[in-house]
Amino acid sequence: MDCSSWINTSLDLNINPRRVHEEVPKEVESELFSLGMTKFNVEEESTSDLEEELKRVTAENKKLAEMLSVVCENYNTLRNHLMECMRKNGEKEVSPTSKKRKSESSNNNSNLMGTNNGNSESSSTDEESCKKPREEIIKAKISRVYVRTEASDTSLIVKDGYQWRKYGQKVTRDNPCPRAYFKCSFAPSCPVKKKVQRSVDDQSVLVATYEGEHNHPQFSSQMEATSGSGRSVTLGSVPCTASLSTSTPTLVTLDLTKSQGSNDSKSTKPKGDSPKVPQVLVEQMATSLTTDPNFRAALVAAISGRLLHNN
DNA sequence: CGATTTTGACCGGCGC
DNA sequence: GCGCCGGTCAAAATCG
Repeated sequence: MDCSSWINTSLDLNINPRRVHEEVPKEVESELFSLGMTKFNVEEESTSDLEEELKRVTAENKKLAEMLSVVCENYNTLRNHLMECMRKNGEKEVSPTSKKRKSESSNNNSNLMGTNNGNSESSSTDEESCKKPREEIIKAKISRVYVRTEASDTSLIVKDGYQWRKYGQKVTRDNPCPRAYFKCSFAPSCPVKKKVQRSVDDQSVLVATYEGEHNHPQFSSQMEATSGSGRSVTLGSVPCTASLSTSTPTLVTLDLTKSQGSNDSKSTKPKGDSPKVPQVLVEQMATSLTTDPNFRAALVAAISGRLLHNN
């Protein structure tokens, strides 16, 4: 599952200057001017014009509120769909791991009973335990983590608080991007492995597949940043979602990159934990708006339209 | 100089 | 049995 189904918070603003001018809400307009822009000749408008404007703005406000509720509804629908897809994906992922070599799987079986991995936040469901032999359940401790990275970041490193040693890289058939193989630095005492590969659909997304569970505590982020050669520290990754592919696809936010300047607390909040979306959604929309070129164009059009109108 | 990464070779499972 | 393919090994290269 890629992240292409992320909610699109673009409001599809009309950038026609004339129309934009007609529909720019008062509060938006005042905000524009509070950003350092000068308002011309406002006082010259008649009272009736202002009343008319007020009505229009009220209607517009109502319309926007309706749009917001629709967006929230779509968000919930998409989110449910995403979780459903992840669940299906997880079921598909389980079977290939049974191909693992016997020696390795026996090794895993003896070691995987340790403490829980921070990313493997849940265990197999009762339903699965009815369907599958015990051995497969143990092997199924596989979690998949999606991490969005900077487009320019070409490293296959997912910073997750543990220290990893790369032992191989391979170009696979289904994806032109190479897949990197990592073992936990505590191997062989810690049997955890991970595979990292860029998503086929969105190459800015790294897909990290974890196998097994760590039987030792997690490194602190500071320790990780200073330990070893320092080459294993990722700077470009930003939070995304993680799911345990073998059971309930609980969504988790990887809060791994607080060092990133633009990555403040609002963007690291869990996206899927609460069904009460608005707070997160509004923040998402705000981010989307401030980065959306369409919005900027609409802004420019609105300003120029207002100036033309006043002239 | 030790730890880590790179990369080609090798291994084993699977489909035909 | 053979070839393909994903995964792993291990020698060489690189880094601090």
